[in-house]
Amino acid sequence: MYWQSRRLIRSRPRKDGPLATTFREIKADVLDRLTRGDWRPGDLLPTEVDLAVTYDCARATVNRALRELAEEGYLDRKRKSGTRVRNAPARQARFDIPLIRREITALGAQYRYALVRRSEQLAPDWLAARMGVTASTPVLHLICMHYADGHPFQHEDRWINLGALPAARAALFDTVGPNEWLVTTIPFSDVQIGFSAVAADRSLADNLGCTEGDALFQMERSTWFEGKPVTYVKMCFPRGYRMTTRY
Amino acid sequence: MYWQSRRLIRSRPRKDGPLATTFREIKADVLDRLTRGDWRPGDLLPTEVDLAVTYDCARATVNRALRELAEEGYLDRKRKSGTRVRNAPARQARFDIPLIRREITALGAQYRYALVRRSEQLAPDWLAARMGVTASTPVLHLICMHYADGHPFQHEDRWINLGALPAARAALFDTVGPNEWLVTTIPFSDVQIGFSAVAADRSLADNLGCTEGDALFQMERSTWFEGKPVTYVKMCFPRGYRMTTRY
DNA sequence: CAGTGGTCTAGACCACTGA
DNA sequence: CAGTGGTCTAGACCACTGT
Repeated sequence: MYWQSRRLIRSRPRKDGPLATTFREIKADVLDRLTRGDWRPGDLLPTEVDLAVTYDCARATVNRALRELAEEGYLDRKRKSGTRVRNAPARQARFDIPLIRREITALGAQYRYALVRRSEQLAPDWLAARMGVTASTPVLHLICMHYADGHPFQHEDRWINLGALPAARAALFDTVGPNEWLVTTIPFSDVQIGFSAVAADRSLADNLGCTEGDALFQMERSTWFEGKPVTYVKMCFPRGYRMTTRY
Repeated sequence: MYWQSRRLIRSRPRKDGPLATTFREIKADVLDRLTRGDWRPGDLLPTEVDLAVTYDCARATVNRALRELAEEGYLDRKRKSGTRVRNAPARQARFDIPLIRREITALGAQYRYALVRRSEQLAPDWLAARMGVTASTPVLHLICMHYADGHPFQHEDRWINLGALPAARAALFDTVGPNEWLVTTIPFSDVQIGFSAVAADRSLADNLGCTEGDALFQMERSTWFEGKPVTYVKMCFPRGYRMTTRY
């Protein structure tokens, strides 16, 4: 049959040499050459066709390897010009943003949630500006705490746009955190995340059990669904919290 | 010819309906169903073969769409079990980590670098522990400042393992920052990044022009090459600095 | 052991884009 | 306009893993 002959036509069996044949092996080999300095920043790599010959594989296989390396920030690819080694590693780091409950239980600690305050009001100016709504929009303001083995782990200061999500009015948030309620209630299409440092104010210090002015790690998140702002949240962590990743 | 007949065999021309045919269209359509709630968390999606029929395309095309959605954290794929909608979005955020010079010039500001201090010494215990070397390892300790239009933008506290990189001894670092020197000198194979908040000490406050105890955003980075620790750096930013991303 | 995803192949056409 | 990457296809075999 046709396809069988294609197989049999293969010029050289795989095990003959140290040649890479899977896209993972090609990725590893290319990365190796990059780290060993065979190919230096700015250098032009051989074309996909050439590499396919070198590695004795299909062009699609080379393509996948190079495409992923480009996605990971090692290479720059352009039609017609070819594939170059990135000269200024505009590298990217990926951070996993887990559910707080999961993060705590993954540490082997007991998770506890508490609602500190709940109030309905009109969006203050800064929030209206940040969310892109008018100041007369009704919002739900929640202050929550998350504990790990009884120790404060995260202070959550959340605002929910009742104009976009009136159902939140009926939710009590006394036993389930707003985040968990939100992810099971509505999907979201656009998220913006920010990391920064803030000084603890009176309320933060009280809730987190630290002193006023302490440096706290803060994560902010704004969420939209179908163009409408849904929620904005500031999450603060006690001293010593560190968000890490490796690549 | 064979391949032509394959083309001609196609049961239905592409423009006949609203069917998605490229992997991007399939991704968009699946995402749409996810956000619209057609497929809810935990639900099992049709198999690749079924979807290929639905979308009237090759299975490889469906595969790429679903594979990327899984990489992006929307789906969970397992052989034999099939593809499910992730119930707890363990979403990930990607941050670009640019060269400081580039970050500043991209803001349209003037970049200036200054070496504050340079000393050679033996690795202190905490550094030895963090890098995984013995305390008798010689290291180069550098304190540098990066300015944007004359304003402090980043304080860099860097340690270079002279055992792994003796060439650093000869580098002056008086006009070129250690990061730029490093990326052009040696490649790296493994990087660990961490974000946290710290209180400014005397020296940090002096250099950054803030007051002692101020909350500062800090990024740490450890780098290895071929298993050997190369460098560890703490970068601190003035108040108000925020690292953001969206997805 | 059977079903589902994971990957490879040979070949084709398309879409940019630099010269 | 021609070269290079981007993508699709039909088909095959492989590798897990639940039953």
